[in-house]
Amino acid sequence: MTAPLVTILDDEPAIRTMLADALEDAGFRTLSFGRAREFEAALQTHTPDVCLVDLSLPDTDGLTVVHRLALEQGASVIIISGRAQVQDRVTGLELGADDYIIKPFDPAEVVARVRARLRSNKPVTQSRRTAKFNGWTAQFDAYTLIDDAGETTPFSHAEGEVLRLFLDSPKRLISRTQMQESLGGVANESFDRAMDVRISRLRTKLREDPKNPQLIKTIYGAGYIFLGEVSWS
Amino acid sequence: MTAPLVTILDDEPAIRTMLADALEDAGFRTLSFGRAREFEAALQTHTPDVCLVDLSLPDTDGLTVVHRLALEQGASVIIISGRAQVQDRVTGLELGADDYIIKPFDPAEVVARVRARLRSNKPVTQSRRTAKFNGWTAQFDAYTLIDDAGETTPFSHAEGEVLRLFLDSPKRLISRTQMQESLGGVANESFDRAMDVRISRLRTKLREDPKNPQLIKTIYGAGYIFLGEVSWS
DNA sequence: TGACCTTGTTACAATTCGTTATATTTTAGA
DNA sequence: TCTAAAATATAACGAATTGTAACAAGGTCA
Repeated sequence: MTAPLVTILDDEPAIRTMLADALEDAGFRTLSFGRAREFEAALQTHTPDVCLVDLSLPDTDGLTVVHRLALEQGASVIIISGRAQVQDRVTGLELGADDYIIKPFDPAEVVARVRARLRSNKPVTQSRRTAKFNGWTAQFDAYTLIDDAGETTPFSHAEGEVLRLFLDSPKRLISRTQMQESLGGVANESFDRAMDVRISRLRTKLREDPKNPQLIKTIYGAGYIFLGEVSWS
Repeated sequence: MTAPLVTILDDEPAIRTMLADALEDAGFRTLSFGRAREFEAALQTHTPDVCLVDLSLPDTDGLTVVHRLALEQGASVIIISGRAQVQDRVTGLELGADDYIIKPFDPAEVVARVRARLRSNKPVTQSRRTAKFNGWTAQFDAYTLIDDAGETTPFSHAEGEVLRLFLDSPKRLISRTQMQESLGGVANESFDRAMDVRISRLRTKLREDPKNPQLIKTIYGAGYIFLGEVSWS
């Protein structure tokens, strides 16, 4: 059994070596990158168990990297950032990060938090581009739904956001506030209607019976729940 | 209902209510405890998805609680502590905690971190989602009652709250004040009527004979008692 | 430019569930 | 046992929540 692989994405060489040393002392394999571009290229050939990502990068916004990682790779992501505001942490976590460490940090704590991520035995680096559920296949790359007969229906970006939210937490109540935050909506009352409309459109594409939806159920006053046996691939 | 259950273990009432309010606003169910003893007793009947644990407790060392939780329950554990030393954090995490938040904290960040734990989808004991009793099956995921002939009846969120309360404590008197607290009702007089109505509607769905209810019995002046052989799965 | 697509907004329909009103049951006390 | 008051049950109503059709604003692409 090989040691778990931890990637480090940070533009400061000093931090990279500090982290790499600490992690390797703890028995992990590491790969370090200074630019998002290099890092994403490496993902083609490596499947890390945990990814450490600094938010301030020369070539890209770190949050974009985090979002894509969490969305498409399903890898454990730990943000390392100098931005200490609560709001920064909340948005980082909402975007899919599993943890958020503030600079300056102690390498020992980073190691402990990496171990915590590994313990939580999240299904390792499982791609999140295609999901199957109840006779349907959702291809997020192609923005396409395929039914069991092979017939395809395109879905839009907005619909895909909702669908992914549901597929990420099947059989769990998703409150409207949670949905609002995940969809980046402002706490505007009329956004409530927008959410309804997105869901209504998604339901139509999933051919739900409006009187008796089988997949997306409304819980009056509480939120929505997606009932479906989901498997990602 | 199927909202994830978050437990709060902290000796300061102010912190308990602050956390409970924020989490309930976010759509979670919560249970709060001031002492480890009460908390561990509750684990006999509840299976939380995430446990928030303060380390400074009157009756036990919080770390012991954390350790036992992580080992035996497999639930996600988030430590909340005033001890800010790196060494404290490292030992907390090494003992099995999934996250470590330092006081004072912002409730929004706690909510975000709770969500992060849920996303990582530890194969949480997905128990207490279906209960069988006297020929009925209650599926809390799907908000559906199924009779022995396989016929389904949907129940609402409000009805489900009452039903879960009964199924959690069968054959035990449940006082109206107790019910009121569990249902998050204000100590408003008219909420008494609302409770009656919820129960009345639930009785209808369970096809109770109004003159002679078999499952939900009214104890005049005291409360209700649910008679039924309940088994959860 | 113009046809087409996406998505939020508006307006109104449908549903839920607490509230009110009224009926029924239970208990205390004569 | 009988009666009145208190407690509970339920029918009916309405405010709040959610669903969706229709429209409008903006974007894209030939």
